[in-house]
Amino acid sequence: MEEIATDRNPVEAAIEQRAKLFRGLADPSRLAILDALRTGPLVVHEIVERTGLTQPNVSNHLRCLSDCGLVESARDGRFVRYKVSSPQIMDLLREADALLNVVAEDIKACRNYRVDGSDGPPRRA
Amino acid sequence: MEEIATDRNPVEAAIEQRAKLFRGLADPSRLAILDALRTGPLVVHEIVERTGLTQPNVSNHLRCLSDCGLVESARDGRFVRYKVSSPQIMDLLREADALLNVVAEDIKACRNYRVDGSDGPPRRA
DNA sequence: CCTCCATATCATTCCTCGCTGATATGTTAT
DNA sequence: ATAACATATCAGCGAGGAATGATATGGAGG
Repeated sequence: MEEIATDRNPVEAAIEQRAKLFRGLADPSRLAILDALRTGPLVVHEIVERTGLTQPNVSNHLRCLSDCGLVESARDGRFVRYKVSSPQIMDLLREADALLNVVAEDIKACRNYRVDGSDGPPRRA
Repeated sequence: MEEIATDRNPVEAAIEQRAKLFRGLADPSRLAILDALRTGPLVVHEIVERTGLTQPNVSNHLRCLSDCGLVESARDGRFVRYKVSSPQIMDLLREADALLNVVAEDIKACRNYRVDGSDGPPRRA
């Protein structure tokens, strides 16, 4: 049947939700933090050590991830321990890796967005 | 013992790949296009109609998606027909929706990024 | 109480990226 | 060849957001 998006509003809402989620994940620092948390909970300075990011930077991204419900925090003495809030997150990351097994070459060659220190001139979008 | 990421380079590379992939998906227009292609291949002007985006805009995003290997194009007369290149992409989107079932509330409330016409003042990151 | 350590917040700066409008390429038909 | 349609490209504008450096909060200990 013709689904010509007569009632696009709920669809648009769902799309914006997805976009927001993906944007939350579309940052090397945040992905590095999630990767560090893969093996278990960590306190902030441990995350700083493992990722090599600055402390305020980690703190900002942790707040970002926390606001999005992707990580949870708990005070432990003067430390704050963070952990991944839901196993679905790691499922999503695994699915992303599965897709990358297919499109990794193109993604690497894609010059539309720059991530960190990608070399080469960006494409004028 | 301390796993202070002595050989972080390959890990970093993988993280940047993921970031690039997620950034490719972190845009409402591109997600709308992928959503339009969910039911099957479409030519460009059909995508324009269904998404309500302008033609150059759709064309730009299609190039973007194509560069990343997420869609494939084939000439059909004077039209160009686009389709999702791999079923893993839809798998990833489904996994994202599964995660959204858990964190949708937080994502919606998250003011760190704005998507399209999100109301309210953005948080100063 | 004052200091040290761990973490969070703030303001500024810079750069990336998406949208728009005009135009170019390309294909088919008359 | 020319017209009409479909798609792609380009330059420029504008805003969002990430990193930085300094600073604020907050708990533990001497």
